[in-house]
Amino acid sequence: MSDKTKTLTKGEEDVMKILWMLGKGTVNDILEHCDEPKPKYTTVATFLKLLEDKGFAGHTSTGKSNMYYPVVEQKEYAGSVAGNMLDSFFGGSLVQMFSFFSSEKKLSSKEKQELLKLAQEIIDKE
Amino acid sequence: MSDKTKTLTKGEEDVMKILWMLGKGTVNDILEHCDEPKPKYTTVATFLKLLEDKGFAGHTSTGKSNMYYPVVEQKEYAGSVAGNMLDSFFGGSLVQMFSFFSSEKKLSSKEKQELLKLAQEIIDKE
DNA sequence: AACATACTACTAAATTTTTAGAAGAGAATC
DNA sequence: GATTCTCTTCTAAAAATTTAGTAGTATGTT
Repeated sequence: MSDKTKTLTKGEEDVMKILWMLGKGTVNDILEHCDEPKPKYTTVATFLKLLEDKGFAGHTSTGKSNMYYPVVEQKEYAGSVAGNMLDSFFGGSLVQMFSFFSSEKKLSSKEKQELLKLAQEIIDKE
Repeated sequence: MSDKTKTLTKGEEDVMKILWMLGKGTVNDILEHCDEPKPKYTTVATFLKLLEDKGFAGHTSTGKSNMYYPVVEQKEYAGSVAGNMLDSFFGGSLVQMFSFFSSEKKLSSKEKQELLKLAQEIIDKE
């Protein structure tokens, strides 16, 4: 049942992130949002092809150009990536990971409040 | 000041994880802990060389064989990897990430308690 | 010391990933 | 409707990563 979400290479992931951000887009739409130095049009097109092959994206060819869209949700992929990291580096323990981050990053007092509220909610939703 | 920790490739990371786990070890020590199908001795040796080049590992050549050890701490690397993920997928918001994980993973009531305690500590440490 | 064994360093082949050119198809312009 | 422009698809070159062979050196053994 657990989704064996395929992993993406760095390049594929970069393009996919833009697609997630835009919700949908043509090759040119995605190209616009690429960091400098911008890749060539065909490079982006290739990555979209690879993403389709891997089942991460799809497209409709409405009129002139292809409109690409995400098939795998960003949340699903994030969950997979984050889950791997959780297992690899924090022995699968959320509390351990939270603890690590809390000491690493400085939290604003607003964030602290939100965090406490969140913790309460988790407890209450028993 | 922010540590520009170089990133590791998948293969390098696999070897590095074993080195972190062992604390130190020879090529053979690491080889023993590799997953099946085990790579060749020289493959592991190459990765250790690459890790040294990147500044992640070092070695002393005491007597017969080289003894390798981590130079970069696992926590440091984990922080870097996790920080990237945090920015990429959760807009840099810890609360958002915590929230995501809490709903994804089922937490035992013990974990929930620990989490609440952690949140309290974070708040208190003002 | 001569021989066998184990390890390292160097080199390069195999594979994967990234990049992009070229050919052709469809739309827009003149 | 011919020409030009844009886009897609196919193909392959370039670069990065992974894998491992070979040669040489050090260690241990008899």
